[in-house]
This record gives sequence, structure tokens and C-alpha cells, in this order.
Amino acid sequence: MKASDTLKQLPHKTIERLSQYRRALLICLENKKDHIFSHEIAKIQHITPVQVRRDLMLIGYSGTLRKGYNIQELIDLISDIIDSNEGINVAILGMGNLGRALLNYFSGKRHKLSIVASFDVNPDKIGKSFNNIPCHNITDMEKVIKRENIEIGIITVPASQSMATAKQLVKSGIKGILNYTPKPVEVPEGVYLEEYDMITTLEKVSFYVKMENERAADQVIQRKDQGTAASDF
Amino acid sequence: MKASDTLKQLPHKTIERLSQYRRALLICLENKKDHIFSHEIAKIQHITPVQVRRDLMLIGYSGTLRKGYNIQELIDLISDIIDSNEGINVAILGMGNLGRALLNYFSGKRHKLSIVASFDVNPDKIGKSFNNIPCHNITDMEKVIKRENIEIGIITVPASQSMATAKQLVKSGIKGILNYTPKPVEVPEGVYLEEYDMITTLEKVSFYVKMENERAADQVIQRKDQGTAASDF
DNA sequence: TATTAATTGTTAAATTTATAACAACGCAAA
DNA sequence: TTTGCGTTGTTATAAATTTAACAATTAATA
Ligand SMILES: NC(=O)c1ccc[n+]([C@@H]2O[C@H](COP(=O)([O-])OP(=O)(O)OC[C@H]3O[C@@H](n4cnc5c(N)ncnc54)[C@H](O)[C@@H]3O)[C@@H](O)[C@H]2O)c1
Ligand SMILES: NC(=O)c1ccc[n+]([C@@H]2O[C@H](COP(=O)([O-])OP(=O)(O)OC[C@H]3O[C@@H](n4cnc5c(N)ncnc54)[C@H](O)[C@@H]3O)[C@@H](O)[C@H]2O)c1
Repeated sequence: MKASDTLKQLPHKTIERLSQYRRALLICLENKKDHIFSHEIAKIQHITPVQVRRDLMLIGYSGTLRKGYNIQELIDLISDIIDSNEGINVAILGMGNLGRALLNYFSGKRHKLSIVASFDVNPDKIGKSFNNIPCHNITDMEKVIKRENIEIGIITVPASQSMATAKQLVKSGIKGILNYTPKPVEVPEGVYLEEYDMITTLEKVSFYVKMENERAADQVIQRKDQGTAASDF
Repeated sequence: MKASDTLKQLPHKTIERLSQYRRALLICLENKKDHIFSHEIAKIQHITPVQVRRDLMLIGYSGTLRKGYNIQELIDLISDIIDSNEGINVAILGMGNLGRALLNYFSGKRHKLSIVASFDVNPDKIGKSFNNIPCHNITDMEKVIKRENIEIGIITVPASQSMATAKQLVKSGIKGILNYTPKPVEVPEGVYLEEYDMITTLEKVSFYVKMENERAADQVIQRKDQGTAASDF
């Protein structure tokens, strides 16, 4: 089996963590560090050192016993694995609040991921540039996507339009879609889809805060019960 | 064991899906549907019907055999479980591109989750209102958080400021933090923390697109090999 | 009335993911 | 030199999560 075959079988969760490790390592590099221990990476990411070592084992990276992992080497290896050699071009669909925020945020962040186009229906936005990236008429989608060799589309149109936009993207030959609207879309086999609704994360936080509140309240009640019981003596 | 105790032990993944189910159900309700089958929910969420039925089993909801699940009832039950009775107040830290986008997006979306305050350091923003929510000076954080009974903070300050902001939040008695900056923070036991870096999701899509591209290229090579072999006959 | 088709609810099995355990190593200090 | 400490790499174990299997049920239909 080729090395690239084992990489194809990396657990999904490991892929996510590799991206997170690299992000953390890039920050460490800025701070003039050159080596890092598994427990240091673990602390930053709120996971265990074993998890880190296991992930690095899976990608076949070895550190040194006393110094840990060479940060630059590790960054390069992770990049080899998760980045595409030739680079991948990305488009944002819908230059509203979120679309513009994302464009601004992603722009220039990663060598191998370039946002090269955006699309909208609003005539005030079409023809303009945001962050030096041109905003095209959505009706030109297929033409531009093919011309610019765009492989990934980020959907930030109004929720009601998400499915229509996804369909157009598929028709234009897109390979991957990241849908940020709260309305899930359907894509055919072969197109990689990731959906993320930010409200789910907020509701999750809210749920566990609520749980913790109730747990705390329960403890107060229990203490009271014990208190009453004791006073019976 | 009380019913509330079983709910405390719901798998984390189930919690996330419950939020997603509700979101999908709310959309269905708008479309005048009143019942829904497990396989319909599953299709929307890109999961299996068994997964859906299992989740609903865990929260103790029963549908009817021929009509499926009553949408309104299910929404109400999910809301009972994941929402806090009294409601939870939320603040956004950093009224930049992302902060304003989120404020605009979340505002009024959920009865039981209210964004009631925002904070910034920029004098141009302090004192103003965005979406009718006042923007306070970050130095007033503790005062406002206590006064307004804010339990959750969403961090959208520049990454360099994320840790300092988290510390302040903890000091102010916050119960949950949702950190959208790419720089992870640390919080003490008892504060629920969720971190989300959008670039990780994009990199994940990119990785699987790359994999699919390589797989397709491999197949072409294999076909060529076979072709050559065949021509040897 | 029996039969068929579709669906739920639940237990059992499989898969995926995380954690634990521990040998091997290398340096520092006794 | 040897002992101790802290680290890595890896295998074994455990936990979490998903999927499969299937009995039970309902309503439509032959
Ligand atoms: N704002 C947020 O923080 C946030 C967070 C999570 C999810 N979302 C979701 O992201 C989407 C966009 O949110 P927003 O706040 O940026 O909304 P917005 O209204 O500010 O932006 C939507 C943009 O899409 C354009 N548009 C409309 N129809 C289009 C079409 N068919 N093709 C291309 N462009 C089209 C509009 O002209 C507008 O510029 C919504 O679905 C929203 O639910 C937003
Ligand atoms: N824009 C995006 O789509 C996006 C996506 C993912 C993550 N992020 C992250 O979210 C954060 C904000 O991004 P943005 O694009 O909104 O940046 P931005 O510069 O537009 O906004 C930052 C805001 O925080 C304020 N601020 C600075 N220091 C502060 C402090 N100590 N306390 C309170 N407020 C403070 C600034 O005045 C500004 O209003 C960044 O960390 C960024 O990496 C942004």
C-alpha cells in the first residue's frame, strides 16, 4: 500500500485536528519557538497529549525525545497532507454580511486556498470588488467557475436561496460546497458537502449552561435536605 | 432516576442533532406540514432514519405508525429539552465584521436566547446601538454582565485579544463561552467552552476535494495501465 | 378476512474514536 | 556510573457513536 493510501484513511476527526494543530503551530512559530511537546499542543487544543501523539503517529511524524516536535517540520508535513499541491480556488456565493466577513477573514490566510471570485444578485454589488476580489452576477456563475477553475463554493445567500444556489454550483462543476445557511441542501454523489449552522453551536453552549445551572440548583436542594434531616436529631 | 437525569446523559452528538432537527422542523412547519417521517428528517440532515429514530427514542418521543411524528409536538419537546425555561442572555464581544453579522443573524431567531449586549474598545462604536442592542465599553463588562444577567459570551475580538477577553468574561461570572477567533482560550472548570474556527471547516472541504481529485486521477492511470496490458495480447 | 407494504421502537452488533498502559529512550543529576 | 524523570511511539483497551436487525403495529387492498 502506498503512503498516500494510508493518508486517505485518516480518521475525519484527525483531519480536523491536523488543521487545528497547524493553526496553533503557526502561532507558536510567530513567538519564536522552534520545538513543542505533545502536552503543549494538547493544552492549546483542550485535548490529551496521547491524542496528539496518536494523530502524529498516523501521519508518520516523529519528534525527538527531549525536544519534542520540530514546529516548522510539522507544519510542512501537515501542509503536505491537507493542502492541495496546485492550490484550490474558492468562490463565495452571496456578498451579504456573512459573505463579506468571511471574504475579509479568509483572504490571504492560506497559500493554497484562494478566494478568487464572489457572486451576488444585487446590482449595487455586481461589478464591484471586495477585498480586491470581483463580485460577479450570479447568472455568470458557470462561466466564471469554469474559467477560473473554482472547485469550492461557500454559500452565504439568504436561506431561501440555498438549494437553488447549490444546484447551480453543481451544474457548474463544483467539487466541494460549504453551506453556512440554516437550510440544508442536497448534492449528488461525488460533491463533498459540509454544512454548518452557527446557531447549533450556540444552542449547544446554551444547553450545557442550562444543565450546569440545574445541577448547581439540585446541589443546593440536596444540602437543604441534609440540613433538615440533621436537625431532626 | 428522574427523567431529567436521563436527559443529562444524552450524547453530545444527539444534542447537536436535536438543535438541527428543530431547525428543520421549523422550516417544515412554515410549509404547512403537520407530520413527518424519520426518513424525511434523515434526508434533510444527510443522516440515516435509524439515527433519527434512535435520537427520538432517547428523548422519549413516540410518533404514530402511519403518520410519523407530529411536528409541533416534537418541536415543543426538543425545546423543553434544549432551551432554558427562564431564557438565557447572551453578549457579543467585539462588534467588528463577524460580531455585527452574528448579532444581525441571531437577533430574534430564538425565543429563549437573547442577545442583550455587545462590547467593543472602539470609541466610534461604544454608545451606539446595532440591531437595537447597545454597544458598551469593554471596561464596563463586569458591571453590565452582572446587571443584565448575561450567561453566555461570544468572542469576536481580534485573535490577539481573545485570551484577555475570555479572562475578563470569566471574572465577570460568565457560564459559557463561544470563541470564534482562531486563537484558542483557556477557561477554568465549570465554564463551558466551545471553540470554532471557520477555516478548519474550509480546510476539511479542501482536503476531501483534493482526495477525490487524486482518486479520479488514479483511476485514469489504472485505466491506461489496463489498456496497455490489453493491447499486449 | 387475509395479505401486503410501510413505518416505528428497541435491542444487538459494528464501527469509529478516545484513552490507557507501557516499553524504549535520552538527558541530568546524584 | 547509575538512578530518576519526562518524553515519545505504539499496542491494547475502553468508550462513544452509528448502523443493522427485526418484532410489532397500522392501514390500505386484494
Ligand atoms: N450573518 C451571519 O452571521 C450568519 C451566520 C450564520 C448563517 N448566516 C446565514 O448566511 C446567509 C447570509 O446571511 P447574511 O447575514 O450575510 O445575509 P444578507 O442578507 O446580508 O446577505 C445575503 C446576500 O446574498 C445576496 N443574494 C440574494 N439572493 C442571491 C442569489 N440567488 N444568488 C446570489 N446572491 C444572492 C443578497 O443580495 C445579499 O447580498 C443567510 O442564509 C443566513 O441565514 C448568517
Ligand atoms: N470575519 C469573519 O468572517 C471571521 C470568521 C471567523 C473568525 N473570525 C475571527 O473573529 C474575530 C473578529 O473578526 P472580524 O473580521 O470581525 O474583525 P474586526 O477587526 O472587524 O472586528 C474586531 C472588533 O473587535 C474590537 N476590539 C478590538 N479589541 C477589543 C477588545 N479588547 N475588546 C472588545 N472589542 C475589541 C474592534 O474594535 C473591532 O470592532 C477575529 O479574531 C477573526 O479572526 C472572523
